[in-house]
Amino acid sequence: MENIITKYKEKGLRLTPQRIAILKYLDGNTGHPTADNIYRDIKRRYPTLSFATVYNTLQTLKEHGGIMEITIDSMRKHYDPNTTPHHHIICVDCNEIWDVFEDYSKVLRLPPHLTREVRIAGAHVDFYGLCRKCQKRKGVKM
Amino acid sequence: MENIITKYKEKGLRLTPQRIAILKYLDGNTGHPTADNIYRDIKRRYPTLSFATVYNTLQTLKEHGGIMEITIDSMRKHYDPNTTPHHHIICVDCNEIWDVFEDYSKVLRLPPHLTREVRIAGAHVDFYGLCRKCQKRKGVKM
DNA sequence: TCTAAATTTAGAATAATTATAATGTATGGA
DNA sequence: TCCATACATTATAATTATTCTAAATTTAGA
Repeated sequence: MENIITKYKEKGLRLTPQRIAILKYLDGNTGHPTADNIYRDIKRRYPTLSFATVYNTLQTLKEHGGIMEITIDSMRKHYDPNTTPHHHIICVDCNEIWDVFEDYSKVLRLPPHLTREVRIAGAHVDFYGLCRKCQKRKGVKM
Repeated sequence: MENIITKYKEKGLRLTPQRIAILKYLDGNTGHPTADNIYRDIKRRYPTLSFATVYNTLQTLKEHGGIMEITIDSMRKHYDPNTTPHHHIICVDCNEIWDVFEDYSKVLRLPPHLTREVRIAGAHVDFYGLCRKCQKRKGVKM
């Protein structure tokens, strides 16, 4: 968090109250919020906050390595302030997302013809399944 | 392809010219088309085709295991008629998608606390990087 | 051929996100 | 401390992908 603010200043980005509020909201947030989640929460304290600011800030944060954009949910983007490489699990029913801090980098090998085609920068694994709550709610035998 | 049509009939689904055209478009298609790709192509022969029909058909196909929905591209959904489990590479610049037919199921292990939280149904690996064309276009040293 | 139920269609509606242009403000230097 | 200005924020409109609706059409089986 502190280092994100420091980074912000270093890059000549301005620290506005809205940005600070968004940074604080994201700091240590493991809930994988959407732009809408962030907007709604901060709007309470900054009633003039607009979506454009939320999206702008997320964009800048993304560009400066402050957050990860998660595409596991096809409905909307989620954001993760934890930028150490990790993976995710999504519940196909309620769309809740969990973090997976396992290092698969050694085992995710690609055949040569593909590494020739694309210079691979990284990989992330999307696990999907039904969470406990949804199993219960749907009456799945456990 | 043939078996999809057979499946369709078995499930009491009707074979309309539009559906057949969409099935044929998808059959063996390794280009990971979007709904828009499909719509534009088939519209030429069926000028009254509507997006609703494309989305409806994709939905039914998905439900009956005829296609996979790919979420690797945060901009739009892509569809893959190859439903054998496999993975993808996306070029972060041009968004072209390649198939990865490697079996990682044995190596993608999860810690126990997560398998208790979610009953895992599967996993999908998204590789990302810069493809050869885009490296060249952007003047990346190779 | 007839009919019921499924499907298609045009068009409107929704939701997420981005663009625009005017207004406001953080920040470094006088 | 004050100012200028470049950067940010805002309201609003626009865009894009997708879904919904209700009416018209078509399929497939009797």
